[in-house]
Amino acid sequence: MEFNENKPIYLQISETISERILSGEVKPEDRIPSVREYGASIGVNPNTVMRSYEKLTADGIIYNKRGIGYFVASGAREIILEGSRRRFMEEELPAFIRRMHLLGIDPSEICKQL
Amino acid sequence: MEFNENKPIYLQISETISERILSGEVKPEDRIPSVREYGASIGVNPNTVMRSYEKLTADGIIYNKRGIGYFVASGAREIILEGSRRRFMEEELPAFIRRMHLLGIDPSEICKQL
Amino acid sequence: MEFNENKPIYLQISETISERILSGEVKPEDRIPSVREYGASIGVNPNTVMRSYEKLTADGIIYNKRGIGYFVASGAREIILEGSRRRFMEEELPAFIRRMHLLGIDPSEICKQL
Amino acid sequence: MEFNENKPIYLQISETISERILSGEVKPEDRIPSVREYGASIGVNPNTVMRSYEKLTADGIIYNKRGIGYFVASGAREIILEGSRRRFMEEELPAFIRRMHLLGIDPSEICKQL
DNA sequence: GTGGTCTAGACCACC
DNA sequence: GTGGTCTAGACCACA
Repeated sequence: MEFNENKPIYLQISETISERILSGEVKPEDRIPSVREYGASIGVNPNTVMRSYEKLTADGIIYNKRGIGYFVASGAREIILEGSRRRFMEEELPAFIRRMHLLGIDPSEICKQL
Repeated sequence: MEFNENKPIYLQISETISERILSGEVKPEDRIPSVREYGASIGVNPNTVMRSYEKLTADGIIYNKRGIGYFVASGAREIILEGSRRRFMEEELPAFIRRMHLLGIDPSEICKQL
Repeated sequence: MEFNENKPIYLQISETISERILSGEVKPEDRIPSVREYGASIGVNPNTVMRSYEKLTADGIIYNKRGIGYFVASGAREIILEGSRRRFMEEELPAFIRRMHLLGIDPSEICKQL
Repeated sequence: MEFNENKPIYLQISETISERILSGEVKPEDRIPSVREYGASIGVNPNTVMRSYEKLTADGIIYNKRGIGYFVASGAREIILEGSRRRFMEEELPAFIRRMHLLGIDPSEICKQL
């Protein structure tokens, strides 16, 4: 797995998992790999994976069954969608627009690509 | 001057300077303040300002006249614009589009706002 | 470790590392010592070592694995060789020749010693 | 006049003057320009030129007539030649050879160009 | 006055 | 443990 330089690996991992849930690749109540297994598969320290799982747990997206593993929460999709949409509309979109104008890029050019 | 917590101060400083050059507030061949002066004015250690200037120098946006100070390079605007545009089209835009689709947001909704 | 007075320590450190890579003493994908460790071993402040590593990174000779350390890039040798050769042929050699002529030194004398 | 980045300007100036004396362009007992005049002609601060003259004076290459100006010493050529030759044979040549070998450059290639 | 280098020591995020 | 950033303060060469 390849990581963006400017973002903590653990965040990139949790985002990847969120996206898999959104896309339906992973479904509610599915078990996700153990930190050790997942870490090995993507070449990352288990501690780092653990941190991702902790974040997802704190957000209510996955939950832990002690001694068994981590599972996707039943409301995971909704939580992810809601949080992401809000952030997208309130933060990412305005930043995107501001930047586009600053660089003098033609909006209609962008629209074609959307 | 206020700084974003999640970004190194020295980067924020160099970005501020780049933006001032883009906006025309500072022009090619203008001298920019000495590291000490600028540091004092924004309440930051001169070493930190130095780092900003080093980055801008590495990018070809400013240059140094020994014993005199730093000056805006003649091609500064072009360098900044080109670099920013490239990053926008190759990185920010694709990420934006991908995210929009993932969240199931209607492109035409976005287009209206651009 | 001993340092030349007229040259920044951090440059001497990065040159030393480059030479070790060239000589094969350190190989591609080898880890190099942490800034703290290396600093302690040569009696230099970690920040100074850090600066050397930053320069080598900028040159593409080493790269960083976050939280783990710095590693020699796979193409390190080629980068170093190419850069050094270019500088030699384009700068050092012409300066040498010019100086030789200026001082009225017989080229054939020099050739014998090469 | 253009200056090398890595060398103090005042040294580059004194070397230029030495070379002009060596080449015969300037002869013993010739007057050289005033610091102000020379500084203006090459776009450098008079203080910097002054420093060059001080160095040349210390080396016995030029001398000062108070209120009149600086003049090339009668033995200037000899002084320059002797010092330069010694440094060339003892320092520059060995460094050049060492570097050539380190880079794996063929001596015969160099010989052709001398 | 200018930048450039270096040290010492701190704090933090990340792995 | 790793690097990365920042501060404070020093010293120096250069213009």
